[in-house]
Amino acid sequence: MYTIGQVSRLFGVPISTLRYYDKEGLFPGLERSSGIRRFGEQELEALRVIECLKRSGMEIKDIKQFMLWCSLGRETYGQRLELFRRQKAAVEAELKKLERTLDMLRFKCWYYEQALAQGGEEGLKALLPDALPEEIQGAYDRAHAGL
Amino acid sequence: MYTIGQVSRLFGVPISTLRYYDKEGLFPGLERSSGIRRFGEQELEALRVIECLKRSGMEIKDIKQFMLWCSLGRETYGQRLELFRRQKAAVEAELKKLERTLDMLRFKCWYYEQALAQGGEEGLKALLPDALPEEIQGAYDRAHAGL
DNA sequence: TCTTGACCTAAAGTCAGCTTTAGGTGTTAC
DNA sequence: GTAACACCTAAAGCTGACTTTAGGTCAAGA
Repeated sequence: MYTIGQVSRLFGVPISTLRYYDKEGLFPGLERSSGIRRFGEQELEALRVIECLKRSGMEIKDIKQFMLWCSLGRETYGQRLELFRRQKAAVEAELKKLERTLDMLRFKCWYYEQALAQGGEEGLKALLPDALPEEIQGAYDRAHAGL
Repeated sequence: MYTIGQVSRLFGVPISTLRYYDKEGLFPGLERSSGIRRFGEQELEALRVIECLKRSGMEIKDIKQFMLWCSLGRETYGQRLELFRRQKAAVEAELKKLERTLDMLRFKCWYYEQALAQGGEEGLKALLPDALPEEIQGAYDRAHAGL
């Protein structure tokens, strides 16, 4: 069993945030002894899931719904599975968008390296949109696809 | 040249957002004819870069700084390159975190598929933390690494 | 002429997710 | 016995990124 301060250090999450999560109902079965919160293995796994679902773009109130399902037992396995499948698809989509973002950043890095080396952008602008060197044309194309 | 409404439809960005960006100084050289904004190729590329930098986690005020550098000419190539390199590193780090998030989601999907199939979690909990089937143990380990 | 639609401004409002503040309890260390 | 910690609560405050509101201009079509 851990105190709020120990969990805070363990996960690198501020104490105020843990109290906020608790107030929002994210630790439905959290025990207390004489007013003090006692975090067990269940709450640690809940916190891992909270961080995961937050990173996947889910809002606190929807995470609360999930935690509620968890405390309702086997009746809710179906809903929980559906939720994780939805978030999995969301993260896969986000990964694709981030890959295109990275393509743009790769292109811009290359562009300013060239601009610095050549002392200007003129020669570079003449290569747009489709006479770029092979190694960077792909990144440019993917970053500019559809607009 | 495009009006604000055309750009809005083209990029799928609300008109109010485009005006907000303009007010925040994200289109430093934006022209107007009798009060009406005229978006040219430069502003379209600026908007692509805005979406890219936003997705990479940058704040509006820092994007404004970048746009300012762009309007200052070749003196600022170095700063611009540095900025893109920094954001590239940030996105690469974010991609790694998202991969771990995805590992957690993969594990949870598998877990609830099993729970549904078996009618309960008991048999499953006995496999934690290191007796899981090969195909899912890796995802579990990566998702739970370091806590 | 009048009304519809696309544009404009300044200022106030909204929302999520915390964080801070102000005040209080209970236990250990000197 | 008093000071330093680690915990507690309720409520107010903050931040960033928009969005909405309220009111106005201008041009084209019926």
